Amino acid sequence: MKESLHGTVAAELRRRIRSGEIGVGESLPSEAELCEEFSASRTPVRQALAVLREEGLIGGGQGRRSLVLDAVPAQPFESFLSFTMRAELTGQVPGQRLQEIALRRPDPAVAAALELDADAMVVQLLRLRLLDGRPAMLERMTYTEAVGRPLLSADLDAGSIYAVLTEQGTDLAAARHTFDAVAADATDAELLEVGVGSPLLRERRVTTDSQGVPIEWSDDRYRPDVATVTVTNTRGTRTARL
Amino acid sequence: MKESLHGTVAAELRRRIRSGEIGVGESLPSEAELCEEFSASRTPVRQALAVLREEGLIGGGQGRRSLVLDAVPAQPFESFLSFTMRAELTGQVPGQRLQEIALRRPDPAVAAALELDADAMVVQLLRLRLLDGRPAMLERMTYTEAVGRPLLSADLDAGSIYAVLTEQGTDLAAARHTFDAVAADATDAELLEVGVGSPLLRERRVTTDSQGVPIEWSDDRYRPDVATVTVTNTRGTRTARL
DNA sequence: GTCGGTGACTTGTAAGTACAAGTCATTGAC
DNA sequence: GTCAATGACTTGTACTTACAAGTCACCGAC
Repeated sequence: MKESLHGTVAAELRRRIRSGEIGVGESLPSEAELCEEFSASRTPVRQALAVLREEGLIGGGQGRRSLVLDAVPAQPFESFLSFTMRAELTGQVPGQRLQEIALRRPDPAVAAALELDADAMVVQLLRLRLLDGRPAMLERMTYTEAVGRPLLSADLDAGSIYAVLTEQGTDLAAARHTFDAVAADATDAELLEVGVGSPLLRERRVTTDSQGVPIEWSDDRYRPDVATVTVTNTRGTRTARL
Repeated sequence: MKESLHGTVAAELRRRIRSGEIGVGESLPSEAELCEEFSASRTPVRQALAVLREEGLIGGGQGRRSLVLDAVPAQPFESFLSFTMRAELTGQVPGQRLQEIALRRPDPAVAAALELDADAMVVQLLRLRLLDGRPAMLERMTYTEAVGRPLLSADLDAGSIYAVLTEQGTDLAAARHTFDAVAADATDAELLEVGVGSPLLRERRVTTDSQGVPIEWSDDRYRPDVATVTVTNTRGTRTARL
């Protein structure tokens, strides 16, 4: 699956950083040492370092060895459409387990977020997301009935929900994310394997189509030691570090 | 200012895309053509393309020419609002109370984030932010000594830190925000008036100048029942590769 | 001891070469 | 006419060499 040399180098360094083998504040081996260790030339080594730098794991500059800045890989915000893509970017193995899918009447808060009548039906999913086999995030998604119906008959443990939706022509154009922190409730605690009351990062999201009509409402809860959310905003222009 | 070859190539291509000279959906010249045009080898040309790809301007894949996906880079700086602006938007009265300002040696993780030596001095502030008189957020900010010194003599309960910094010519060009959740420690609990261990939304931020040199490091903790962070992203259909 | 310079080490940039792998239009067989 | 194979073109990956530029520790002059 991951055959490229720079991919393996990046994955291995990511593993060392995540495992604490190389701690925050410490410096990486020099490029020359990495070349020797992986029997590679500087090109793939530098490609790997460029990827880690883009992920915010390492920093540094000319003449200095690269420093470890953070141990938890950041999730680039632009790829909010796909948890799977984010995982592959950071070299982790994504997994998912659908806990529940239901057609029901939503509670009033959700109905309001989707701009629906109180008696409208919605499709709701409860899905656990895994990284390297460990629970990382719990999704509670709600779709309007028209949009969500096809999901009831799809094989959701295998494919992505977004693939099903885009396949049938649903366009997801804009999203509004709200972040806060909550204490894990009983369901969260059991599925994410944390204690009841332990802090979770919550992302609530309303996704709309290009006309601004709400399509999806989601309540995602992240284990903060496994996944974080990162937003980068830039006013200037970046320079390449390859 | 911009001396590197790949920087020149990237800037020129960015200009053509932004000006519409190469429209969205059209394809860029091949790498070979760009090499000839700029009298460069493939290395800097590919570095330039990698930067544009990272900015979301272009996409494509092996065997195909790069396609223009978008005319403007993602995430304008303005989409992130300051605490004060957010407060005014929601009609609440913002307040602040400086708890502490100090010149000290940072702990290693912070030093690494600011790319400083372990024995460098920094200016650290601990500031409580209020909404309608109630504790809402606790900021722990760290500045490099050169940048932060003027803060020691400024009246920080009245004016904004940002104002002091821009006044003295510090340019803040880009920021990287990472969100997760933490349990309140003793200090958090006392100042934010919550129980120890209750969940808080944490935003860690590194702000850099236009050269990419880190200026500010911040650890902000929000009471989730009083303040949340919202991000809107309106990116079109970007189903392309990374 | 302090200061400043030297030199080894490290990363940044860029040239060139080679081959692998994917795309696409043309071509030729059926 | 349709379909599959071919081959030109293009990007992906990787190795090599070379030099520029920044960092840092050591060492000698003072």
